[in-house]
Amino acid sequence: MIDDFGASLRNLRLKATPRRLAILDILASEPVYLSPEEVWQKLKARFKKAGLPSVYRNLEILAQGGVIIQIIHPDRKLYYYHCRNGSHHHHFVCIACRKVQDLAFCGMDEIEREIKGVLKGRVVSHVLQVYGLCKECTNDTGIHDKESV
Amino acid sequence: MIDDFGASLRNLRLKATPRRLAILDILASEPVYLSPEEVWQKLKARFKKAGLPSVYRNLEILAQGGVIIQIIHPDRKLYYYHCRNGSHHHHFVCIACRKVQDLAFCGMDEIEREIKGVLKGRVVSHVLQVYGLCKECTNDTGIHDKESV
DNA sequence: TATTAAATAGAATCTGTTTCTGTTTAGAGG
DNA sequence: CCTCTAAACAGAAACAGATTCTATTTAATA
Repeated sequence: MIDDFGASLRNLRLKATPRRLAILDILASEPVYLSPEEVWQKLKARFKKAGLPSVYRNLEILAQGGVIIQIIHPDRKLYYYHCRNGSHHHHFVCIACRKVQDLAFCGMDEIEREIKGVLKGRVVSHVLQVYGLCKECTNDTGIHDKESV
Repeated sequence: MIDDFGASLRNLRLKATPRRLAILDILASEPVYLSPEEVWQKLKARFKKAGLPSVYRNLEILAQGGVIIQIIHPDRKLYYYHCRNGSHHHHFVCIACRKVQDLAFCGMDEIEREIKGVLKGRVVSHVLQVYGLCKECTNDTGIHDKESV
């Protein structure tokens, strides 16, 4: 299945500018999360002129539209990931290679039941993210430059 | 049960300085999360001289020692909360009044099983946090100055 | 008490992110 | 195809939360 970025942008009433399409392509080309700065570096390899503020703006707009998603990272910086799976789910983030994988389990039903029943509160949103080593990095000898998480 | 901040600091081989004790007291006095800036404001009410860098340093040290915990917030700023419950658990954060409440359910067993079994990966850490309205704020007419989360 | 490593204040700095201004451009409508 | 306009853009500047640096003070040990 080949992603038609133009179509998804049209659905969101967003102009399909070359830079915007490139940003989407950059994020979709690998299942890893990237920082705005990193996206910018890759974008500048394709366009002589490319502004970092445009990258930030596009990432925000695209995330708002649901085409990409923000990764919650303990370092509190922005990271984005191109997610094909539209339904609600969470991610398993490899702290070695940055690969992001979808999780099937969520567990919010139980938590929502607890909050409603015990705390008498109302759930608005939640974040759940799991960090660890993916299959490849687990089998690795560990000569990676692992990030601390 | 009265917290003996001095004792917990001694356990961590940390000096029980007046400012450090005050920071702990400020955080423990209410079950809400505070930003470093807010802690600083409250600290300055007790000490004529108090540096913001000291607040940051203390919050980091205390969080490292487990005396307080960092709250994961969508705005990606630092927030801290004095948590009495030492065992592993997660939090229900009220987006209206900032109150933090402990959750019993975690759900990581299922997720760990999925990651081990399906993805063949290894879990290192995880974040789970739930945002919503606490009992009091749910019953409210909504005249609060709610934060957007 | 004397000592010393830890903690501190305050200034300066850093870095990721955002705002601002004027210019360019994608895409709708003629 | 052209024309037009709001959206998108580049680049500079600004911003804010967080951190580093240096000299000074202080808690806690001996």
